[in-house]
Amino acid sequence: MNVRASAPRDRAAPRKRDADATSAAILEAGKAQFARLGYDRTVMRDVAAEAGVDVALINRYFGGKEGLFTAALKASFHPDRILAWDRRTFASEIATMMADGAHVDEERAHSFQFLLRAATSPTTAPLLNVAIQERFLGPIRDWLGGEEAPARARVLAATFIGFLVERLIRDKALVGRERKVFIQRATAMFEAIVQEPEQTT
Amino acid sequence: MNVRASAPRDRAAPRKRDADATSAAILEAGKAQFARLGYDRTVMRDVAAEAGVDVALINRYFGGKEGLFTAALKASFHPDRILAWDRRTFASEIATMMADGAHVDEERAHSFQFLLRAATSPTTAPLLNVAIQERFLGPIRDWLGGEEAPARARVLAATFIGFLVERLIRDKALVGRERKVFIQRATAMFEAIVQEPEQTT
DNA sequence: AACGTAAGTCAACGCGCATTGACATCGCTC
DNA sequence: GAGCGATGTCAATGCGCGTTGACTTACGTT
Repeated sequence: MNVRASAPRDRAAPRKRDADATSAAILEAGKAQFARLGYDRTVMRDVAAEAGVDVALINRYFGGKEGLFTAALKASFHPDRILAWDRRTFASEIATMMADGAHVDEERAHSFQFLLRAATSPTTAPLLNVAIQERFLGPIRDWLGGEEAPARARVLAATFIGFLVERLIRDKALVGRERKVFIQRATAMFEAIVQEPEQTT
Repeated sequence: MNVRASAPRDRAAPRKRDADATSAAILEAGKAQFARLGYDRTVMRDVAAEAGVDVALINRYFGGKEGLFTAALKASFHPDRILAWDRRTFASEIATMMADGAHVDEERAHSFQFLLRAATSPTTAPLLNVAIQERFLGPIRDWLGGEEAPARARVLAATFIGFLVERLIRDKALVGRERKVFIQRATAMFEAIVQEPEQTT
């Protein structure tokens, strides 16, 4: 009966004893699930399953669902890349991204979806406010620069969020003419805000 | 011990037998709760309590939680006034409205909060999608008119929603220069979408 | 005044799910 | 290689909440 010896196939791979790797996996799964489903509809068992981990572990490492959520919230917040955007291509890039949805910059879209979902939960909403102020509005402000930056950042952020929501609600992909016009118009809108203030020569 | 007999006080006022009034009360409470808490966190028992009604009633009249939700969704959706907007003043009017926020009517903000919450829940998102299609995107499309209307309506709706969210999140009122720039930029954005297609002579 | 039906009330039932605590096992240290 | 703490597993437990069905009571009809 030593079949096991000849075929040491890990049955379900009893999981290596590596606390860091485990908690990282949990966090990753949590981020994904929360972003996809939101807080309430995310179920711990599924997170555990996706991470290939026992449910109890997620509890041990993060101290419950809320703990995991806050951890995930902190972890999936890196809007620093905003600063890397190129002013000249920004408008059309963002417009295209909004038109086609997922397949542009998966991670970025992902994390924003997450944030948006966070806004719906009364407990997490305050967290979100602070987060948005410091890590979203702030960077955009810096990126825009100049005296008018604060107001422009607000407008940009608002529009951005709006498109994200629209994409969230949209049922089928945009194609053909509708897609083209969508991108064209959206580009025009974003350009209107990226535009430098003193345009008059 | 027959104190009860001497004090026939209506314990909890056994509710008048008026189906219409009752279901109306339920609907009202539902709208409020859904707007405040979102779909998942809203609990039927609380809705019933707020309406001063037994839980079973809400089930009888609306056929369950989802039923109440869709009813509430329909009820708190009246963007009909959009059609009354004047094309030429639309952009700046809407921009100003978004800037000053607070003094826009309470009910609208309320119902919008409701919609936003709906957008973030996978089960309710489809419902919202239908509602938005019929009652929001549709009217805007008609209002815009022309071949490009569908795509433009999407862009407009998205931006609109974004500003509403921003206003929801915004902590303090916009004043002075920031307000001015905000309005100015927002106006430019809205103009970019209201703009007729064939601009070339 | 008797009666039937719609309106309202009450008390479960059952499911889904987060959480917990007892138990097994790995891997490091001496 | 013996022992101990950290890591991982398993099987409850308990609660929140949507839903249901049987029962009661008011109101309009005849």
